[in-house]
Amino acid sequence: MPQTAQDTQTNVDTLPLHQFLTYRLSRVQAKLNAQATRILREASGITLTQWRIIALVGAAGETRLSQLAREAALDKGLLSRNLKGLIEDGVIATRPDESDHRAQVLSLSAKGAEIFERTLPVSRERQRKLRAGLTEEELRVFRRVLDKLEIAAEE
Amino acid sequence: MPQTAQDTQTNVDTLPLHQFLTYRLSRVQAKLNAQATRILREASGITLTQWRIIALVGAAGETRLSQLAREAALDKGLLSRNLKGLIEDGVIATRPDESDHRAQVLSLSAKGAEIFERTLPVSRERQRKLRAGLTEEELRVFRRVLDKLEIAAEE
DNA sequence: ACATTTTAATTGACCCATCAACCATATTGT
DNA sequence: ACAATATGGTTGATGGGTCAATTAAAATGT
Repeated sequence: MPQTAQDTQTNVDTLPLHQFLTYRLSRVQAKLNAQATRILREASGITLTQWRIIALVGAAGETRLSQLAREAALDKGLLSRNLKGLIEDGVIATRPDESDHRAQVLSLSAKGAEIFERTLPVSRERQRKLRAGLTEEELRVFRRVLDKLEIAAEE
Repeated sequence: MPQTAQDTQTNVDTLPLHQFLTYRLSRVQAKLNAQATRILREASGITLTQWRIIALVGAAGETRLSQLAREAALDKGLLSRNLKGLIEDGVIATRPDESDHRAQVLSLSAKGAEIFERTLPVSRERQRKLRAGLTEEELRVFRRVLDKLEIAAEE
């Protein structure tokens, strides 16, 4: 693929066009993830995935793996592995589900609740800062676009 | 953490609030990634990362690993490993950089160019579909919000 | 000129995430 | 009641992605 100035110009026109929505989104997301990971490690020594699970369990009170998977669109395997660690660490408590012997009922232990209470304000504060620069209108449009993209991504 | 109806309501108010920007973004992004991966596999049998690299090299004509890493904010290690495979498969050609003996000059081979030419329209068509549901205004705001979030993520 | 500091690239370690295969228990249809 | 099917959960394989350490070659300062 020899490149003349003209060829290069053509590609410069077309490629970022190709990348703009998708690639741009993935970069921003990577940075947001890195930031969240850093904040959570400093605040509570947990990973982002762990925090999501703790937050979901904390919000649900009592729940089950399969329910989390459905509600939050998280992979079963990912949940299973992470829950195993959280249960070993005494962050999440389990009891058998008497109506379904395949399942376990999940809830926060005292330790888990403590982490939840400590981390939630940190997490909220971060969200607040992320939004601080956005107008209501921008937030509305942003959400609408995300909805549309999500639908378009499913085809 | 026992849950009364009241507690649950409080959490429902606060938690999705916590998750909304970040978590919502990561779900949409996961779906877009899955879609891109599927389309690329069907069209050309390549992965998303491979396509990004091929597209970047195709656009640049001749480039180097470090340049790609800088321009596209991709990890050096990720690039190195992926390039190794692409070079072995004869998709990307290399020649020594005579002005810097640490570096290699990268370009698309004939095979790589063929993949590039075949895949670019598929990729563009996808982008077109993703945007089809968006107005100019929505796109503009969406980009602006991404910019703002990216800046906020760096603090 | 030579020691110091940057930079290009590779590699290893590690965690996240997805997918498919699998086992155990529940549910459903007949 | 029992066979077929669906669901809850675990595990293995694989690839994506980040980070730090390392090696080699340039660039820089004195």
